Amino acid sequence: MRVTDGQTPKRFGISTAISYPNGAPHIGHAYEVIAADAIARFHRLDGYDVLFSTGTDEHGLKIQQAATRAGTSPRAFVDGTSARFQAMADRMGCAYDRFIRTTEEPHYAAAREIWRRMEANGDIYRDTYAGWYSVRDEAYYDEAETRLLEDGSRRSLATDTPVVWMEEENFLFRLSAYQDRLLTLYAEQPGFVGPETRMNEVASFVRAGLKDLSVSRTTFDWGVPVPGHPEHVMYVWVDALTNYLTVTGFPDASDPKKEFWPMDLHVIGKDIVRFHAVYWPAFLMSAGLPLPKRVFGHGFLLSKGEKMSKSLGNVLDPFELADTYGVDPVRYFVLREVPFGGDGSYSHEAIIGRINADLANDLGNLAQRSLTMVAKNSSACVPEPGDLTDVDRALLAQVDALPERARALMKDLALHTILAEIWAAVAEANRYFAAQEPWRLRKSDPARMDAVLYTTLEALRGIGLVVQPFVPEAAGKLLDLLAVPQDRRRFSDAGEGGRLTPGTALPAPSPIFPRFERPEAPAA
RNA sequence: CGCGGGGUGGAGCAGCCCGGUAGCUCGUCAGGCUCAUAACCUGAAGGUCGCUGGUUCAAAUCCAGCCCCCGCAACCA
Repeated sequence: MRVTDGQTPKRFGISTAISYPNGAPHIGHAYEVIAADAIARFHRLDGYDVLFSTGTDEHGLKIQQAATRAGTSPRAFVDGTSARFQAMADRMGCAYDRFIRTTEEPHYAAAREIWRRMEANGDIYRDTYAGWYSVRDEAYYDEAETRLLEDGSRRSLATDTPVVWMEEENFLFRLSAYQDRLLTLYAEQPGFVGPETRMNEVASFVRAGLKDLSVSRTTFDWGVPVPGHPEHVMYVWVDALTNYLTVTGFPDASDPKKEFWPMDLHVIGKDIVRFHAVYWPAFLMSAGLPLPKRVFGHGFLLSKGEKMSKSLGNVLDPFELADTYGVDPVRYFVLREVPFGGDGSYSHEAIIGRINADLANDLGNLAQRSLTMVAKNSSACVPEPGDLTDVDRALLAQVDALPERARALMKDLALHTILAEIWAAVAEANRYFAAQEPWRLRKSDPARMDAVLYTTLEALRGIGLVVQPFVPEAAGKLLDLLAVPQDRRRFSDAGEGGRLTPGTALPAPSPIFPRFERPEAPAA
């Protein structure tokens, strides 16, 4: 968190990893961009100037091969597949500021520049690299990592792909020189990698010793050419990681977005933590650039406890999920059901349970029952609160405290806990409503009924404000129903400062979260 | 001996660091209410806290050993 001096706005830079568009986007890609979007929206509502980037990593042999199979050029191929990823982010309601493609010219410029800086620092040298190379994996293996077949050929033990002995003149990065500096980084900034378990893995990997890294390839040409050596293209991770600099305008010192470097957070999958927590800081140190504040590896979404894979046929299409359940319910489900940082399980039954119990029954119905009473009994206007009782004030106190509570939890990226806290307030509001029995007060004490309804509407306003990052569309609808003006929807409007004005006309209530009735699961 | 995480009522989790009546959400059962999206509120049932042994007045919690699951090491978000 940056301290403001009244002049400089608070800034927050956040990215997802960029996706490799050699196939169709699946629910995992959607999960990551949804989570990052919720974090980005949260900071915008909390008064930060936000840069939120996502995009596609479009180079490499696999794309080249996929393009060839499709009978087209790599460029034309990625133009098509990258658009699908962007459409997916849009479909998921994600308000990114920049969709970066590594095939853009500005990115080439950034990649060339970081290369030059690493080279100028003496960290890139030429050497002959020899080993068992798997074309399919784009990786070298030690002999111990391969096995000899009866026909004399070899395969990688890890991936069971054919390997051939290859001697290649390559550029290497002096990663070994950064071992101590990386360990110092981890020790001094324990929050650099999250969650903690990932930090342990990374630190233990680095402690075991780092070897220099081959950072160029001559075996294919679909990539960023190495400056001065066009027969080499840059290793995928030098190219891909640099996207985070590209989106901040690097190396253009006059770009206003440069203020967003270093970024505050890279949201990535747990499978690529090493590249972001070891290689990336090493590259940046070498290039003399500041490091991102935090790298967070989220878990995977499992399908009924099983890993999703094409061979199992249980891969979920995010477009279908959105069509079936709605965007906000899908967003709510993945953020609430899965502890952020851990793995989670998806199933049709589980998402329906969440939609109906939390969204429709608890929050949706609370809005419906209270707004309907207001429409029928308070001339469709925000009622007069009159004198609030201790019970009323207790409910409002819990709701008013939500932004602050959420802010504290957001520091640990505990998205699921934030939602649990919000829904604890929803449950409290339902208990309050049932205990106060405004439907009885209608006859016995109309003024008290108005106070109860006002308090309930205020609770809904507070909940609506803080739930915006997670279910933006439905939250917007709820705030519309409460006639909260567009410019009074930031977290700073929570509590006393932004109370509803009695007498304000309210629109006719309509359900925010309909129940999900159809029992059939969408086709996988 | 590679490193790390985990095994708690039907399901998913918290509690474990700082021992002392085992908690939450969902589900199940019963009751209440009737403003509301057959929703909401209240109550109940259900657990030898992976196994074995140790320390202690007392162990889910500390220690030792063992069993099982998962992650990283190996570019699927």
